[in-house]
Amino acid sequence: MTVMQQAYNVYEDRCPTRLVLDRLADKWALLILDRLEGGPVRFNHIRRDIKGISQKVLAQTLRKLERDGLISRTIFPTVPVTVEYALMPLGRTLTDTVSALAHWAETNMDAIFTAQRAYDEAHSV
Amino acid sequence: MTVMQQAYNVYEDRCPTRLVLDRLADKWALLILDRLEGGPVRFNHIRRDIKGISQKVLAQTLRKLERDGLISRTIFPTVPVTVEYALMPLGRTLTDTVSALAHWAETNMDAIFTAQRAYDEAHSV
DNA sequence: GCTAGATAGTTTCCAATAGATACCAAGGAG
DNA sequence: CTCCTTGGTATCTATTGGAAACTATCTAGC
Repeated sequence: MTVMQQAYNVYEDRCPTRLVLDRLADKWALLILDRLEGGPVRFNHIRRDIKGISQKVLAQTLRKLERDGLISRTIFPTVPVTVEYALMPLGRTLTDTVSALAHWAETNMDAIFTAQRAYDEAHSV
Repeated sequence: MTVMQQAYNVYEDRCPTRLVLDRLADKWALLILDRLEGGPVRFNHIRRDIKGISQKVLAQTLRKLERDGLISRTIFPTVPVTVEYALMPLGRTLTDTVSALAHWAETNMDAIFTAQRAYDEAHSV
């Protein structure tokens, strides 16, 4: 089923679906959602697991996902303070699709790299 | 099936799957792939359909998708010249997942906007 | 002939974003 | 007293994104 057959047209500017898709189409958000699938995780734990993400971007992305109601943020008054992030029911309905995208990437990366080499060779000469 | 159970770990920096996921996690790329599902489309046709995309970003994104082997670019020596973009078989294997993401966005956007209002109210006071 | 319009881009400039790094407060361990 | 942890924020710079103008080629209209 394509999007055009729906009540909303995702190709339209100002389409609310676009606002949601813009948010979802973010590599860090997808990786974080996938990482949370196994259960609640702390801030620095995510930071250490997802190599290459900066503290600033991790904090920003977690805030956005929390605002969207996809994940929850729970503070435990330990010393030092512990903050746990977990998937909300709404976020859980998304993880199948996110995993499917990650799985597609892994399955097809060799074909993509082959295509890239062919393209570069054809366009360098 | 989570990514962690695969041979590659998508959370690792330098993981080839991450390179592919980074490319896919782009709102314009996803919209273009979805738009091409119905058959070949010309440059300016895509530009007019996908409201808000600039010529520069459309050209860049199409080039990347072509380099990845997801879409084809065919030039017809008409006057003025016609350039048609179409899904390659590799790109076609991806459209189900892309459509699923767009469909999820549309189904759940009301829940997300409700969550956003609740978050903003709780954090503005 | 001159101008307008279509094709598919490239170029230029500025604003917004991403990344790296440093810093903060509150303690516990040594 | 100093270093380590927690979960961030502040600052600065590099990269990217978006808006607009410019390119080239040919057709149609006046």
